[in-house]
Amino acid sequence: MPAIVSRYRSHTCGQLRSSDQGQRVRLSGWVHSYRDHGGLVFIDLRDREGLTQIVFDPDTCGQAVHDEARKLRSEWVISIEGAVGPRGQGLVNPRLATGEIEVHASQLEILSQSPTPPFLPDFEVADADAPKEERRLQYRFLDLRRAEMQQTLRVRHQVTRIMREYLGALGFWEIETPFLTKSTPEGARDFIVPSRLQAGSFYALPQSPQLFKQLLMVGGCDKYMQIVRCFRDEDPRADRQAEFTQLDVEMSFIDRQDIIGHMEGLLVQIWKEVLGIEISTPIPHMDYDQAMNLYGSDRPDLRFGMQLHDITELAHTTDFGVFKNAPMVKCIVVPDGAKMTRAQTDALALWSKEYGAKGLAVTKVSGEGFDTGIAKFINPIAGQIIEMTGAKNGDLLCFAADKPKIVHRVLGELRLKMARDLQLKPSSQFAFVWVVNFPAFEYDEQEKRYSSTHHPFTAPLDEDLKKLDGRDQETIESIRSKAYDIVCNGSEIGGGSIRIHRMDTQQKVFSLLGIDDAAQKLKFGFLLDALQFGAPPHGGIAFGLDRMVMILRNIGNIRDVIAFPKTQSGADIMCGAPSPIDDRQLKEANIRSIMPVIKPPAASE
RNA sequence: GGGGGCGUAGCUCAAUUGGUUAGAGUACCGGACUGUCGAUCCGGUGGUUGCGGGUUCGAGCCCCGUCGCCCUCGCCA
Repeated sequence: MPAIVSRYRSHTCGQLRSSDQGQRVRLSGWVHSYRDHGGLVFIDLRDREGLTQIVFDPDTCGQAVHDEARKLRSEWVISIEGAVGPRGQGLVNPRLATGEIEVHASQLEILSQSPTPPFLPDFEVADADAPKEERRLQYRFLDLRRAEMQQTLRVRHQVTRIMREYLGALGFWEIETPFLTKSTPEGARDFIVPSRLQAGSFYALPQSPQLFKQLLMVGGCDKYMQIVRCFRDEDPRADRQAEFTQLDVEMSFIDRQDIIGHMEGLLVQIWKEVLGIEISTPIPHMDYDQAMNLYGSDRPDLRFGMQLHDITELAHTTDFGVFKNAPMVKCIVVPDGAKMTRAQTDALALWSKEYGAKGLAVTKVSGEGFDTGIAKFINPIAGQIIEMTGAKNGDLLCFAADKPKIVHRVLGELRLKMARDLQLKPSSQFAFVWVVNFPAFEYDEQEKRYSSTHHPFTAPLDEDLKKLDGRDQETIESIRSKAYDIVCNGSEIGGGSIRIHRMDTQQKVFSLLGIDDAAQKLKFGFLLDALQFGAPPHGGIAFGLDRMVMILRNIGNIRDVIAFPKTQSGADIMCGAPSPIDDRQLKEANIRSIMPVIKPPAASE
């Protein structure tokens, strides 16, 4: 990208080529590195676009400028003027885009000096000697200077630009929705904001603009999009941050397939422009049931096999108590896993307990039968299992026997872990799948009530609508919804649904969720009102921008795709947020802290 | 809230069973050097071992507490 020409520069540090030889240019940027030969001084000058080698030769720039150049240090900001020249024979640097040329400086202006920085922005996160993340977060402005971070921010910008262009061309309007809004009773924990003007009342930051975008449809806006921050006050994870960004989309007078088709087009465009990769369409669909049965997950990673095999019936024919009495028995085949040691398989069993398993049964395929582990209990069905699973000599079989929920969870996670360990996940491959026909409701054992699998505004499939009047658990759990998730490489990068646009249906769903008439009126009165006054059929989707960029850049840590992320305790260790506020601010907000001691902020300096 | 890992020079790490003056690479400072691009060569500075207690003749190492970071379970409609 060319420079915006100003008094500071005629070109960027990534721009000049051998065709520019002879030109007088002015470049500005940071001193990336310096090599002082006494007579000659070489500076690699860096800006967003790249590196250019600057040469200070006393014969060209004069003794005074040369003396100044010898004082330059890492990360000083300078501006130079000079002539573009060829590099001599054998002096071309093929690792630099500008490596065929160098600029022979005639002038030097020091714009900013810097003390020795805590680290130099010349590493990659994967380097063995890369600074700790904590340090990078503390000096984020230095970390952002690294080529790797700049490339990620560039991709992130590219993605949002494509989203706006693509959807804009289809007639979507970008409309903002409030950040100071009403606490939502369902879902994640809200971030809350005290009201100064209404003492004792609080706003909540939106977990998503869900209701507002539906109201925009009722408001006749027809096609809405927004790239918007969402807030959920839950513990972060490697792929989760308390504040994150969604591409939020909603359309009127459409059905599921309309949304899926248009959003596929958007994904195709993004992958094409950012990576030069053609996603093959149509992206396959998979029923939720099938995903759970074959992959133990509602976001299956389809880059590799290792599917779950249901051997419940066979298992019930054995005398092995663990199998005989379990509601479900399934297994996966770990290719070439028989070489794992007893200690390793024992470690797997221990690991599986994290996911609720009582244990993990294993055995190794040896010739026509099984060897070690639970072999002696199940050798009578060995032939059938081998036939059913296609297991080969030298493979490891891992079994889970429990309630379906736990069996799927444990084997689903084990499948991913084995693929990681065996490096079966090619990072250059992208396996997309739409997961559809989710159950609308699930019974929450702890709360003793139903909750929405997606959210309470998701429409049930038409053929399941009448089941909303059902009372028994089996009927209610068999209701499927018009929800859909887009999954890529085992990561849910988007999800949406066709919404309920009829007040009576919405009321039935609320009632089923245990929200009585009074509570409905109090919490969702405005939505029911809106549905009453002429709501068009509508539906939409939201994409997780952070996760999409993670996949596009093959980055495993969400903090590395966010310019200013927070730590696992929700802190910004650069600026020291969150921090205590003084009594006057508390009083103005009409709140009082119950914390006796206020610890000092963790800010640097 | 639970489980696990980590915290030593500016940065990345090492330090035997608890034992002399806590080392290395890199960065930094000074010097030499006109074709380097991980420059090279010579010399040098640099430590509250996260913090607070305890045990011991003696603690980077052991014990208790505490703070911070990472992974993970719970949580995330």
